[in-house]
Amino acid sequence: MKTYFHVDMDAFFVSVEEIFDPSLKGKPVVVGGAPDQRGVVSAASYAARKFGVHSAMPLRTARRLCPQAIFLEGHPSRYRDYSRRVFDILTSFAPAVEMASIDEAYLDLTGTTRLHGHPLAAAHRLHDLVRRGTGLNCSIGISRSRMVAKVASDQAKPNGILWIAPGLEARFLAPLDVRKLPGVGKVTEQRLFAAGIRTVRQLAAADEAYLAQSFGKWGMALAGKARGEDAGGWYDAEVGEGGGPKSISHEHTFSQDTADSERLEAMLARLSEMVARRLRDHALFARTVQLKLRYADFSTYTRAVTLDHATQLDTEIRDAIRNLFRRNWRRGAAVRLLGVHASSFSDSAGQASLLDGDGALRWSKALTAVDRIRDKFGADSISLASGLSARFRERVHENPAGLPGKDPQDGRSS
DNA sequence: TCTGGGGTCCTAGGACCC
DNA sequence: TCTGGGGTCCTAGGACCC
Repeated sequence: MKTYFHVDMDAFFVSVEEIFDPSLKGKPVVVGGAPDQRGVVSAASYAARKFGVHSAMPLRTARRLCPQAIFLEGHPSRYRDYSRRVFDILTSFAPAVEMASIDEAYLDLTGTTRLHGHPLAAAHRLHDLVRRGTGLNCSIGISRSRMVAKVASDQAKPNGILWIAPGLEARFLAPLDVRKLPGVGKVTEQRLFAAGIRTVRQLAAADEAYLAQSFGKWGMALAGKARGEDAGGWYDAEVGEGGGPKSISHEHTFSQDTADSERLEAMLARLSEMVARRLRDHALFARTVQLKLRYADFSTYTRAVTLDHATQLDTEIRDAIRNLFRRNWRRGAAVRLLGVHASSFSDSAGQASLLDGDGALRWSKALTAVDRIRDKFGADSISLASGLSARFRERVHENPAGLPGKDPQDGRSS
C-alpha cells in the first residue's frame, strides 16, 4: 500500500514577500508587476482573492477589480531560495521527494509508519517543521494515489491537512467539479460540459469508449481515476524519477510592439545567450532550436530547426535563430513577443561540431569566462555585441575587461 | 479583461526507411 | 500502373500546470 503526500505552499510568492515586509500581512497583495504593465498576476493574497483576483489574470483586470491592492514586481531569487529551504526540510523528513514546481512537492512515505506513525500525525509534524523552518504555511494532501493527494491538498487549502483513507478515493472525488482534476482545464471542462458532464461522479459514470474517442489518453485515464482506479500515466511514476530538464527557453514580451529589425534581432541574440548560458550551467547540449514569434494581433508562430550536431554555444544558437527569424518574420509587421527554445538534449556535442575542435574549445573557454564575469558583475556587465541594443554598444566597446576573443565564425568582436 | 514566462505532454501529418 | 504496414524522426500547434 502506497502513501503519498502532496505538499503545496499557501500563496507562496505573497507569503515570502510578507516575510520581508510584515506590513503586507492581511492586505490585498498582487505579485506580477505594476498594474499598467503588460503582464498577468503571478500570485494574489487571500485578501485580494476576495475581490476576484486570481493568478493568470491580466494585471489591468486585477487593478479594476481591486484598485486598492498593493502591486509588487516580486523577487524570483527569494522564491527560489525559500523553495530550496522547503525542499531541504522535506528531504530531511521523507526518503523520496520530488519538487513538482517551485511551491509544491510529492513525498513518498510508503512504509514509514514505524518511523512517523499515522500519516495524519506525520503530516502535522511535517507542517510544523515547514512552518518553524521557513515561516511559511503549507497544505498537505495524503492518499495512496499521487493524483488524489494533489486534489486533497487543494481541498485542504489554506493551511490544512486532508487524508483520504484507502478505498475512499472515488467517494472523495465524486462530488467535485471536473475542473478540480489536474489536467482538466478550460477547454476540456467546456467539452465535458457540452457532453453533460459537470462532476467527477458523472465523469466516472460516462461511457468509456466515448471518452477515449473524444478525449484521447487523458480522457480515459481520468475516467479511471474518477472511479478510484489506478490507471497509467504520469502520476504513476515513482516520486523522484523525473530526470533533468527536457527543454530550456526564454521569451520576452515588449512593453510596446515593435517592427524595428535591429531591436528584434538584438533581443533574439540576448535570449539566445540566456538559453546557451543555462545549457552550459546544466552541462547540456541542444540539437533542436525553436523561434517563437507573436505579432501585435497575438497570432503566434513557432519555427524549429534541428542541427546536425548538438550545441551549447551562444553563436550557434543565435545564428540558427537569426536564420529562422529572417526567413519567417513578415518584414514590417509589429512584433509583441520573441522566444528562443532549445530541446533534444544530449550530454555532449555528439558528432563533430561545425567548428573545428580547437575553435570549439576556445569558444567554450571564452564563454565560461563570460559566465563568471556575469556571475560577479551582473548579467548586463558583458554581452555578445549583437545581443545588445544599439544604444548600449558604445559603453560595452569601452569595456576594459576586453573579453572574450574573436568570434571565429563571423569575426565580430565580442 | 487584452492577454507573462517557464515548463510538460499529446496529437497529427509528412518524410523516410525497411 | 494505383498502392501495405510498422517504425522513427521532425515540425507545428495546442492544452495544461504553476
